[in-house]
Amino acid sequence: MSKVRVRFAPSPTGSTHIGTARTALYNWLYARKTGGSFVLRIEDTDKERNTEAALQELLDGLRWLGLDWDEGPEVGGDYGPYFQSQRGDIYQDYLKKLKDAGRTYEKDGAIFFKLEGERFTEYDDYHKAEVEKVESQPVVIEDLIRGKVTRREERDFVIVRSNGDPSFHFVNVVDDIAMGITHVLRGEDHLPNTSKHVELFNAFGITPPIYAHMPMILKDPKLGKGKMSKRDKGALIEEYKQRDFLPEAVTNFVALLGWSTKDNQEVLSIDELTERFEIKDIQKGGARFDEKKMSHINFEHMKRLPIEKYSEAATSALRKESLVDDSTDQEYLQAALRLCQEKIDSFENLPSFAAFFFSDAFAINEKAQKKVMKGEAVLRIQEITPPLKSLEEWTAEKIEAIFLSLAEEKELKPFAWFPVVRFALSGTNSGPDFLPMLEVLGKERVVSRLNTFIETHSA
RNA sequence: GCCCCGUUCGUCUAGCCCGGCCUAGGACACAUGGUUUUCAUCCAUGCGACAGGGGUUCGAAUCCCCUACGGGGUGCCA
Repeated sequence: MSKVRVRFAPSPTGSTHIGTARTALYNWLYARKTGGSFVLRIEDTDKERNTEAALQELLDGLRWLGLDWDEGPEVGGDYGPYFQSQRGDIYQDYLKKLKDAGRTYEKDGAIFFKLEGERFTEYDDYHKAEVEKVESQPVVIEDLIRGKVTRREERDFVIVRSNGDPSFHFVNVVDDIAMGITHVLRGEDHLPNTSKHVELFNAFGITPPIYAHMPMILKDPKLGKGKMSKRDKGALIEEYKQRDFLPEAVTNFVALLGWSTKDNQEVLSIDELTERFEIKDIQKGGARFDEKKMSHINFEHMKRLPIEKYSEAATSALRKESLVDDSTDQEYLQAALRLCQEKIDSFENLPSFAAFFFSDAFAINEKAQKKVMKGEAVLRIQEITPPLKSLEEWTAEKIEAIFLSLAEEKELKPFAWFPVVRFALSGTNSGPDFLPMLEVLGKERVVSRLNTFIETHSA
């Protein structure tokens, strides 16, 4: 069997959408799994809608996701150029082949591909006019996901527009031939196009590649009907990047939209994905995007990160809010983050969750304040501050002992102090595990914040 | 209108190809309880689906047909 060559052929007309990313991912996974080549080809034949910025965003997005290409822009390859806008000569050559074979004709300044078969005219309800149709032979597509699909093309179609630009169907097929593409893995929206493409392959006398049409990603039903569009919340991969989602979580989640392993495992690294990926295991029905599940997968990946990696990603989120900088003590930073890692489910929420570790000017949660400040709150802090202040060995265990003995002395539960102290130290009633949090904050910070609390609340 | 594709818990899905092991499994979400030392974590339990109708068969989520619903296409967009 010849070497697998797959391609991802986006047209850079705007932001990169999650469905586009999935197409890229599946192609990439298949190439990596089979030891084949992943080709990136830019379909920029629509000059008005293509921008340099969109192209850059696309390339950045792929790299961020970890999808490197073996051939394509910025890396080159033996089948270039990889921009359709630069492949004019190739298209001319192939056009000539069709002309010579008598499979083209000109009409209204455009060049049409001529189907084979009896011709007749018929009223078409969609076009609301009499149109010419062809009694052509049906085309059978052996789709890896859907099995046999039979479809008949019944109208000639444009391959070169009247402005001289070759059309999508034509360049797509020509490039797949010229680039030696063996497998075409694309969205179901291309399924009806495939009969056109197969007609073209046949006209060139070339065996078509193996097709696999994957299901569409549909909108969250709450957001409406139909396939997910760029304007839908959560649709853009750029958004995940900005929100400090982990790229491996995004690829993991996106891979699960329409595909699954057979072993009930969901949280998978990109290597594990590669190992398990099978085209035949792709689902036929459309998948709906669910941001809650996306967040969950992200959290699972966050928890699995080694602390050095976690702290790298966390630091980037913390820096945005100016909570840490180069002068932040690394040991302290990591100790604090270790406590956050098991609790907080997204990097975008990390700054507000962890701010009190890095600044005395943390926000006061009013709801927590109301809840905590009932009763003898200030007295509780006054009671606990002196013994903490004189504690020599500042460890979670010793701190606990202080609370326990004070509780015994006052005949109260330790719970009488915990929430108030937490509030005095962090401005809220939830956060990392309590005792470890005190240990990490350190005696100096703890005592000073407790004192501040007493001062401001005992008027 | 016509053509193509699809339809298992609210959502992602396993099972379907090779009918019985399915009183349909897992995950997210949700609900309740626990973690009597906090908590957005963690643990436990619960809720919850084979679109409908006909066949075939001893037996169907699994095979066949019809209907309904959903999606895509029907462009000198890609």
